[in-house]
Amino acid sequence: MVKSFNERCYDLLRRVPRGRVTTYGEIARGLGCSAFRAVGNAMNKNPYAPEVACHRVVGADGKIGGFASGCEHKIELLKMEEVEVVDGKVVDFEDKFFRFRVPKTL
DNA sequence: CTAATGACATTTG
DNA sequence: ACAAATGCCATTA
Repeated sequence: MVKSFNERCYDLLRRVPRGRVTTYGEIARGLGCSAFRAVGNAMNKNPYAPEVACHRVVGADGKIGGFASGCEHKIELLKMEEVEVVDGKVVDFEDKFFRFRVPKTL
């Protein structure tokens, strides 16, 4: 059996170093698709937690979005990773935004 | 297989 | 800028 979509999401999430954040769309894009919805679904289930750092995943606008254990807790975890969060949004989000190896036209 | 859902993203009013 | 509506893809019931 090939790795399911969720496993691939977690695999990319594992590549995200501490102090960095990524978005659902980037993860889906890294998988070669645009299933940002499916990515969020995988995080919510998170059968691989806490091995995966699902708290490092935020919205396209750097917004926290939500968290299975409470968005507040997610912010606390991010602050623990040197990631400042204000008004439910990541500070310098684009600066801390971790991009995967996406074969884009550049 | 069909229907419903979801921690999103994008476009329009 | 914000709210609502629509699109999107995969998973689960």
